[in-house]
Order: sequence, then C-alpha cells, then structure tokens
Amino acid sequence: MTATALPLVPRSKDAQDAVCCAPIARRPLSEGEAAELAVLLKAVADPVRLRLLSMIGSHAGGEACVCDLTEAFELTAPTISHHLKVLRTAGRIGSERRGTWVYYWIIPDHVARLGTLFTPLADPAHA
Amino acid sequence: MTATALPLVPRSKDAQDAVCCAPIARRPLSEGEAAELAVLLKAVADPVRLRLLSMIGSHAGGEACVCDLTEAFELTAPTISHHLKVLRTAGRIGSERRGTWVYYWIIPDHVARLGTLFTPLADPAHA
DNA sequence: CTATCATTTGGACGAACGTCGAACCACCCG
DNA sequence: CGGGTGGTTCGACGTTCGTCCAAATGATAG
Repeated sequence: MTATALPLVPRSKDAQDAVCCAPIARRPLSEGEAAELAVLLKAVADPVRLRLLSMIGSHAGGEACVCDLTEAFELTAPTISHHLKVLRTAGRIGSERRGTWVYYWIIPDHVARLGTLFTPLADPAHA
Repeated sequence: MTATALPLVPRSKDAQDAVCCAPIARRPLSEGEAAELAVLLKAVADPVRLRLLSMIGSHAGGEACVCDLTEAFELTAPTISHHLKVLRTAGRIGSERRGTWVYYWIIPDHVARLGTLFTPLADPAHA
C-alpha cells in the first residue's frame, strides 16, 4: 500500500485555529497528498462499495463471503467482484480463499484513516 | 444459496464488536443511505477539490477568494469555478460576493460529518 | 479424471466526469 | 456611461467509471 505522507494529525501544529478544524483544514494539502487521498476516497465514493464495506464490516465474525454479498445486490457477480477488487486494491479490505468460498474482511486502520482527515480533534487526549 | 458465512476464527467478544467499529461498520447501510453518502464522498474524492477545500479551510480568516485559489493551480478559471460549484452544491462550502471578489469558506459541520462515518469509537464507553 | 460450482478476468458499451475555450454577468474605476 | 477586471455559465471533447456478457481459473465432489 502506498502510505507515504498522509497528513495524519500533526500533533505539534501551531495552527491559529488549532481547535476549529479537521486536519484537512489545518494546512493546505500538497499536490501529492491530495492525489493520494483522492484515490483513497474514490475507492469509497460509490454506493455499491459503500454498502459492501458496511456489510463486510458489520457481518458476524468480521468477515463475509462473496456469496453473501452478491445476493444483497441486484448486480451480476462480476460487477461485485470488480468493486471488491477496487476496495482491496485501495487497501480497505483483505481477502482469503478458504475452500469453496472467498472471504473478505475490513482493515480497520485504513478505514479509520479516512475519518481522521475530516474529524476535528476526536483525540481522546484532547476532548 | 444462503450460505451464512460462519466465523471460522473464534471470536469471543461480541460486545467489543459493537463498539469497535466505525459507524459504517456497525450495521449494513441501506441503499438510500449509501447513495446519499456516495454523493457526499464523490464531491470530495478529487485531488483538485481536496486541495481547494484544504486551502479554503486553512486560509487566514477562514475564507479565501477565488483569485487566491486559481493562482495555486495550473488550471483555467472555469475549471476551478466548476470544482467550487461542486463543493458548494454538496454543502461543503459557502460563498459570497463582496465587491470585486468572491469569497469562499468551509462549512465545518458538513466536513466533520464525513469523518464521523469512518472514525471508530467516538463514544466514551470504549477506550 | 471429469463434472460442477464459485469467483475472477477480459472485452465492450453507455454514462458520468474533468478539462478547456468562448461567451456571458457583476462590479469597480475613470 | 463605457472600459476593464474578476467569476461564472455554456457547449464540446477525451477520459474514466460502472455495468454487463462471455470465458477462464480455482477448488471440490463423485
């Protein structure tokens, strides 16, 4: 996965508005940062992928097999597989084949990373 | 076939699962919720709009005029205007014309709402 | 080994997106 | 009132994206 220089809440920021803003609003994003972030966000900015992510994450045991997911949509299996691949490539989910079925699970850190960008100081040490 | 994926990995902590995850991973999103969220995310899932949002939010006084924004990109004015319109339509930013220039500012609540989706444990029960 | 089921890959097509140039509106200044 | 600057809207073009169908791959059962 990429993960070069994501603006992950620089603790010692001398921001004039240290309280008001989400990390994204503390300092201007560089071109590279923005490009990388856009890729991450694009991977989630789709109704089907959003539901897939949600279904996988909320499924019992923390993982779901493709067979469960395909049923929930009125889409063909290749389409679902395509969306899963997008999420996997973006590092959002992991997958493993166990016998007949393929199981998918969420990688929480990567999902949470999105949140930290827009969340204004949800730091427990700060609240 | 309704092959409910059984948790092959033994999980003894159901209670934690209820709290561990981001809102998006607590329960499956409905089709409507996913569609609405996708629209919100799409508005931000673009490098230019990401930078615009970041530049506006981090600008002194909490607002920036288009003239400042346009200079920072190697894009034509119509393109910047287009992206600003997308952000405005999505409710991310507000705008006002004051004399010669048009100023833009961030609407923090809308931006923060994105974060809460992916941010785990915003509740004090955990941690 | 062959048959069969589950999932992924490849190709194709229509829709949506990002970008531009040109035309258009709003305001300031002589 | 007319000219000039700042921003937006409009129409068009090339690209990317989501979806499907058909076919290939992987794994299990008989």
